[in-house]
Amino acid sequence: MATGRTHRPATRSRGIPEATVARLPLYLRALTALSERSVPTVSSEELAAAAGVNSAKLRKDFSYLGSYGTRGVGYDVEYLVYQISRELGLTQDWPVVIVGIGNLGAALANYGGFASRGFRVAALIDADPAMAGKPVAGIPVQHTDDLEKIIKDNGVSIGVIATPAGAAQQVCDRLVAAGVTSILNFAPTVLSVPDGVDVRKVDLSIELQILAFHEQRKAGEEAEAVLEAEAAAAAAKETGKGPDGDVPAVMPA
Amino acid sequence: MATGRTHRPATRSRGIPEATVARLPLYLRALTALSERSVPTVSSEELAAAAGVNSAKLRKDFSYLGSYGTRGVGYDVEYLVYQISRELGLTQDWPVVIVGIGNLGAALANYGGFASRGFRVAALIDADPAMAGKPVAGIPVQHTDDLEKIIKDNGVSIGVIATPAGAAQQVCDRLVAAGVTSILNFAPTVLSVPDGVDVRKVDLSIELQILAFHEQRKAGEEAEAVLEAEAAAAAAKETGKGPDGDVPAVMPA
DNA sequence: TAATGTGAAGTTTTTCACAGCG
DNA sequence: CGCTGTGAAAAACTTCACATTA
Repeated sequence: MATGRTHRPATRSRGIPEATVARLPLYLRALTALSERSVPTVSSEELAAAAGVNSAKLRKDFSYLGSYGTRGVGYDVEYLVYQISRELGLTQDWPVVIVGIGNLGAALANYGGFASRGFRVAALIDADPAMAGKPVAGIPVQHTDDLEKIIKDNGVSIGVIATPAGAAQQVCDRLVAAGVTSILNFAPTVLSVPDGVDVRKVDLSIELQILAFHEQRKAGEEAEAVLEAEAAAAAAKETGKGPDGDVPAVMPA
Repeated sequence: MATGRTHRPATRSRGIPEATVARLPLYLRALTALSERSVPTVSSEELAAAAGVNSAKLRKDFSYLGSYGTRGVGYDVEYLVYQISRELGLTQDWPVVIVGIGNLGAALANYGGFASRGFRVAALIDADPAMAGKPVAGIPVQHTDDLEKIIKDNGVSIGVIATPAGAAQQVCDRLVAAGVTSILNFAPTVLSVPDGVDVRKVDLSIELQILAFHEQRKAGEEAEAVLEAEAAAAAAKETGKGPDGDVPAVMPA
């Protein structure tokens, strides 16, 4: 889902598959919950259930990080929390700026999940002069004019764009020019960035559209199921044989 | 990224790959923009660029929908908009409810991208009695007590959960019991749902963590690059041969 | 003995490359 | 000729199943 063509193409690095990286935060969340309940160890089966994946996948994922488990026992919760945090780079502090303090930007500024994971909202930036100085989530909003200075003064390398679509590319360009190399984009636009800059996007409307697709298909299947049931009933009448576990098998030509 | 174990396992339906479905909204957005600029046709190359994918992938994706292009010319914008909309089920009206009208819920209620895509915010629901009756985005907030009735009266099949993590599963259960079969979850929890219910999740903190992983790796690579450059320089001094296109090849043991 | 770690098999997704068609 | 549509190859990802080991 990340856009920017990224990282060295083939050279071996520690090569953790992207799909695995995307699941590490999930495992981390589940592990953190266990840690808070002072659970000392957990099996792949249990942890997988808590994270909503299957256990083979989880074990394979962990195998890319190293051998952190104990056969016959499971994984040490605290140790795993540390290892995954380190792998994700969460043992360091990441100052982020949020640009565009509308409804969504404000929601993000107030979102607790950031602070708890090593992310610190270093600044809020908006183009509306009327917003300047107003505190949101306890942080005063600053004006876009100072964007470059803010980035540099705070050593920000991660930027969050929550502006309207029309402003997103321009904001993105300025962020990148000022030194930001990772961008989380909430604006419904494709951002173009130079090589070496990562973009991830979150598009609320896209998620709903994907749900709608499946929803529609469910409706279609229901209708189909009725037809199949009717066909099966008819067949049963015909042959005197009731329906059983087998699929009705409507073979297409 | 969808969680719920979904749909018939193997039976052939119209079998559009999930990865393709996830990109259709992207294409649709790009096409809509072209349509607004009254562009009549577009090539796979152009459209792919606008959507941020490569053209082979786009053509393959479209091939699952049918043959909607014209060789030597490209795709008719309006026609494709219609076909994709239909495929995604956006030609019908989808009433959605948003549960949890905090910062994020309010942002979602105000988000313009919904209405423009066939999604209609049918109701806003919150557990705080003080919120009841207050209008958000012009829609009065209703109390959780009436959730079931609201779902049924409005024929809602898609629910958005924007509550705190602690309340999410309970809200989810009630939504499902009331007949909702697709859920977009913003709460940082794994929801468990019965078969036949789709869940997609959006986790802001997870996206940032993935960015942090790559950001960290960039920092590592920079250091590595410096070392490699130094090594190359040293080698050049040694042999009198300048560095060329080949990889420095630091073979591990 | 219970549960990890992992080759190997299976599946899905992406990319290639070009035949075919307007 | 230019661009689509698509088999076939390649790559990425998931699942299986079991040898291995604390």
